[in-house]
Amino acid sequence: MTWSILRYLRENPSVLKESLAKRGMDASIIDKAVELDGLWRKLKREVDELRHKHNVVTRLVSKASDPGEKRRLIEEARLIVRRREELEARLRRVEEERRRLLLSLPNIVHPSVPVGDSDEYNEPLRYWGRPRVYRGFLESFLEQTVKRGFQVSYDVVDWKPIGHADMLEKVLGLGDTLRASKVAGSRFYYLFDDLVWLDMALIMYAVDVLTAKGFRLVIPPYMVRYDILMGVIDMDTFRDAIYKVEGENLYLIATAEHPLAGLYAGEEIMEDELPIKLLGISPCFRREAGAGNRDLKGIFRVHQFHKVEQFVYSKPEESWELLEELIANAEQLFQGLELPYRVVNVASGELGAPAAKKYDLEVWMPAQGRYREMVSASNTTDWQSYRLGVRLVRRKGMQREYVHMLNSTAIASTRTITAILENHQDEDGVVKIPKVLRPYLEVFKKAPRDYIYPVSSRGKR
RNA sequence: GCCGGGGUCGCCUAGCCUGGUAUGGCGCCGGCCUGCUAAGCCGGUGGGGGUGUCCCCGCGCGGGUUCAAAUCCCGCCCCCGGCGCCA
Repeated sequence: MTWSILRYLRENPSVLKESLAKRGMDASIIDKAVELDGLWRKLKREVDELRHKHNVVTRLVSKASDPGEKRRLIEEARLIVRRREELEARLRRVEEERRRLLLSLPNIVHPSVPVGDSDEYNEPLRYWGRPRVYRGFLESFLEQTVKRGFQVSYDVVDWKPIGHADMLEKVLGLGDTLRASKVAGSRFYYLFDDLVWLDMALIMYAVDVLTAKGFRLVIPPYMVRYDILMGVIDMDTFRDAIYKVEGENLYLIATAEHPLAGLYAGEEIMEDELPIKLLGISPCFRREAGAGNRDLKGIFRVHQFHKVEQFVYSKPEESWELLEELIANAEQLFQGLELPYRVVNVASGELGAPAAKKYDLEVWMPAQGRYREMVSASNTTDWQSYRLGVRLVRRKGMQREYVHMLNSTAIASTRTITAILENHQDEDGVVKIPKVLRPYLEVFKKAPRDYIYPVSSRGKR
């Protein structure tokens, strides 16, 4: 039962070096890790030998009947302890350094991942839907489709679609980020009426479709401890994304992935119980500390939103197949919403440390003239399960291995709303609601059914 | 938040007062036996390191006392019960 990274470290470190190089990281830490691991093993052995010696003497103490002999043995044990403690102190230092280094290593990049240091190297895999392209964005659209070798049929429009931020606040009058910034700061929002119904309907839609496919519905804790978070994410993500609760060892989750990964932390799962497919529904809190001034307007990039998240615990031999399944599920949801999208295989330099491979589903945004991320599906293989101690037990011989963990967005509410506002608006600012959402709107007396109308035609405020 | 009880190798459990190599059962894995199944019998069943025979560590977590800690002391986490507070 070994962690894949530790196994490579001992048997074939060059694999790890190549992987780090693909991520654009310094591969020399692998040499350092190999050296530290070797030193750790040597020290551990020495300490173990001294401990053994001490155990032997100490056991003799209880058996010694002669008081003088007893005193002599106790004295000898004392001397051993003194020597042992020196070595142990050294071992502890090395161990801690080794541990930190091992935990800083990112997952091993899968061979199918395109190599590159920016999203320009993301490899489009397939396109779906018929994007509406404003004439002014035509060139950039062709750049993102035909130039990448895909013939995508599209409609050219001569009027410029209104960006989601203006749709929200000005055209529909159903969002208020100005007052939100007074109350909470930038990147917060108030949503009203029809957009709230839409938010809820989107969540219900994703929940309905995916539970029907066998996912188990979960409301997880919205705050988790440090150890759990460190098991799920890397330090960079921690710094940029995570809110801490003052005075407590608790952090607000940035996605349901965090508490769902922790669900079986430190536990063993019998192989015939796998795969375990969970569907988390939760608010998500993100500091967006590394985002700079990107997407400052509107609700594309915000500090809080609702999300339905697919999460799977899997046998190692099934995880790659399951990754395809997760992204296919997300595609089905976005096809239902009639949002034109593409799926990209994310470049090595853009993968987070936990992921061995990641697909993004990007929806065409008519007012921005580009495809933008709505869904992210990752296979973290045994990276998270090693850190969290989630293992599977093979029936045959009761052998233990690390499970593989996968996660994928189903629907993130605010982002999906931006896609709907931009794609389904007409020239008069009326927003058509996708038909698949209807069952989840009909249950409410005041919810819209087919359209969301501009504030001008509603004639209020 | 306070008082009391508790947390032991997947599950249950003995040991804790009175410090001296962690007890038994269930489940699971392997084997034997066997028309089949069941039962029965034997062995195994936490982690790390080394390696055919071994060693170390492990009793919620972290410290302390001691030659020696599941056992004694301190802090923390969690569970159960009672009280308080509150939706």
